[in-house]
Amino acid sequence: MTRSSRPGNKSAESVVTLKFLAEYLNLSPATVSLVINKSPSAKSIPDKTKARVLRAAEKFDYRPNFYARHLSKKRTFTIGVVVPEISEGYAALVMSGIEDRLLQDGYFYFVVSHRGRQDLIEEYPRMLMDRAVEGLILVNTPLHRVITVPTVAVSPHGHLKGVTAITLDNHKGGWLALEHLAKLGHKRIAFFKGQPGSADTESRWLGVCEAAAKFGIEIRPELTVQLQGKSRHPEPSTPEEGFLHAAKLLETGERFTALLAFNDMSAIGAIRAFCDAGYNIPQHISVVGFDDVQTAAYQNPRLTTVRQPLRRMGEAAALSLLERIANADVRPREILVTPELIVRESTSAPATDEPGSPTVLASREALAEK
Amino acid sequence: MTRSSRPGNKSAESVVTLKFLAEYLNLSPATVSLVINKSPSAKSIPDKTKARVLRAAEKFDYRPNFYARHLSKKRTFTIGVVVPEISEGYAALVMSGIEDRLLQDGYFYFVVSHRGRQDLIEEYPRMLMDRAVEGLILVNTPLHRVITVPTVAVSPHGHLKGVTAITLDNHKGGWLALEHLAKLGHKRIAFFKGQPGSADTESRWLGVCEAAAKFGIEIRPELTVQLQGKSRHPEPSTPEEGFLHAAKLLETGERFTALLAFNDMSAIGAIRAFCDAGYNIPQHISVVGFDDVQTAAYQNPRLTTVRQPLRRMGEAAALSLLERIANADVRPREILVTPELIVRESTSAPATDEPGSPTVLASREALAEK
DNA sequence: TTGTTTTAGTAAAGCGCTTTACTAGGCGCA
DNA sequence: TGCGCCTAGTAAAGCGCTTTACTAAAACAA
Repeated sequence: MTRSSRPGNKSAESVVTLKFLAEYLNLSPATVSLVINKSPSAKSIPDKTKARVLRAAEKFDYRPNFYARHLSKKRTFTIGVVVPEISEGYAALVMSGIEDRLLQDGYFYFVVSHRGRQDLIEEYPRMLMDRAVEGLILVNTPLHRVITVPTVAVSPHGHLKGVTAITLDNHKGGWLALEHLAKLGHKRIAFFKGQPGSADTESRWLGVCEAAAKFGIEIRPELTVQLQGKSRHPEPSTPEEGFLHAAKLLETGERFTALLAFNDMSAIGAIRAFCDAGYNIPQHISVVGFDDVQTAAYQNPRLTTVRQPLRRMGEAAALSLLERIANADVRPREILVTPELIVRESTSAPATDEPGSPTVLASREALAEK
Repeated sequence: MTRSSRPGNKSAESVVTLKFLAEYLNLSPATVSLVINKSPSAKSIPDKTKARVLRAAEKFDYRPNFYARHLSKKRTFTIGVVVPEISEGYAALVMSGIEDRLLQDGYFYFVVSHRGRQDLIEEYPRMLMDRAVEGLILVNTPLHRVITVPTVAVSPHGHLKGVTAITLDNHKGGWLALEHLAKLGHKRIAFFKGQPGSADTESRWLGVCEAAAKFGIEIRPELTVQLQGKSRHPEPSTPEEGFLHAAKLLETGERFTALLAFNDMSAIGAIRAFCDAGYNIPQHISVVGFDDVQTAAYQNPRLTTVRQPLRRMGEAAALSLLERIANADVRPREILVTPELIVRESTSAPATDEPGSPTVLASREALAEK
């Protein structure tokens, strides 16, 4: 039924084994192994013999059985990557960075996506360790069990002993976004906060609050909405969510001239909702996102956002994981990555806030007027 | 240096082996193995003993060494996925579908991305097979060597003997897009074609051409641009590319009232370029994309496009690969997936084409006018 | 000539698990 | 009492490779 039960299968993998090669060459498997691995203890073997072995290996296209090798050597050159969701831009970009480094060093990786399910978040790392991964990279994943292999977390949720963290300076990111709006002259700003319980969210929000304090801007609860507030764990963020929340925000009738969104996806959804309601961006409402996803620069209007260098973060994760694998003494540490404000077209100074001016009064009238 | 050379490592994986367990239980490894695997030949072992074994396994958190197991059983429950580029929306969505099915069945997968480099396209499948993957899924990847494990190609480039193909009915997709524009009344249509040499491109283009013939629309070379024409193999498609080509198209001064783009990314870029040049979409130019990427519905204007059910295609790929692995007799086949036209806001009837009407005359004047 | 090194390898154990063929003891039955 | 059969396991080979300790022969030195 399975391949394994069809022995006549000449063409399949590793028909040609070390032993076969040895017999063909009239040498012992040991010798062949030593030569092929260029082992230092093969130094007593004359070059002529070495060449003979290598030629035979070539001829028969000998490929060592990876699994057998592991059994003796205890190395798998494999690591595990745990992400919330592959199809999401965030994880995909980080993975892309991870992959670069990993493949360069001869490592392969397994990917698992847990979609926020806590049971899978606990289960998958175990399964990966069963497969003898030499390390783990957790992307934006709230894992609280302790891991016994070197681990690196990208955007960690909380702190785990012994885990290297690659963290965006969210505090600064939040600050930058708010500063930008403040300097443009916005006073009444609406906010999309991230899901609670993640370090990202907390620290980004702190940055926003501190900047708000500094620039004398009030953070109004009625203008602050929590994304992904329902489930304890993050669904991938979608434009839909931003769309819905933005529409609700308009319905409350509260006035605001700008929206500071937790990420680009929700910003994109929000812009859609604002436009549908008849507002112009940025004339009526400025919107700033977070992440700088691939399409941000091609939105209409182009999205002002805080760039997160996700690919570089992935690379950094892979790099420091490999370091830790190669050298057990390397201490886990915190790597802080700096965000960058990218000003595009979705933000501008607010319309002057005088009676009769076109400052936004979001309300059913406004909607109806359209 | 490596983990393997630090034997005192109690907490690490598989300190507790079958043998250890057997000694602890005063049983032979054979017995323990039989019980743990619920092997049929364990039927002569009394339930009491079985329970004892299971309890001990539980107690010591025994986890069989996956690699050792493979060595006897010849199963790896691992497959390889080859994609052009992870960060791209296309591959990420397909992968997401693949993953669903695979993990459900206890399979893991390696991902490699070749970024269009032909050497890697040849190299990676070998490396994957060295790792004893039981099958391969090629996503949108031009591989021409014959593979010795069951293989499924999603959007295959050309036909490989023995490879199951998951193909979008591109012919129909092309037809749908053109038919839509034609029925709206467009006569002068610009086209972005995909990179040459891919079956996707050819057949989609054929669909376009046939529909054009049917509806009496002329396909003008001067309005037809080839995406990714430079390199023989696909770079991931970006909005940039569409932006550039659209800008060039405007510069030629050729008149057109609609653009049929090869994919959403290039459509998004093109819309950006048109807007920058002062045109309104769809009043001045209608644009239809292809793929229906996540943000398509949130573009401004919302993008009319032909939906490719990528996630489902990924699922189908995984499913039929698993079938072929489980049953060597399953013949490779062609699975045709149907595209769907999603009409949104980026298309409308063209402005009436009379003298003095606002029909687009793309030219330097038009650009200057802005 | 004898002893010492060097050369050119090899034998064999071991990695952790699976699996098949086998056995020792107990029991029923004629 | 003897035979076969069932029960409860076990022994041992094998998966393909690595590695260390060892050896036989040749080359060299004194």
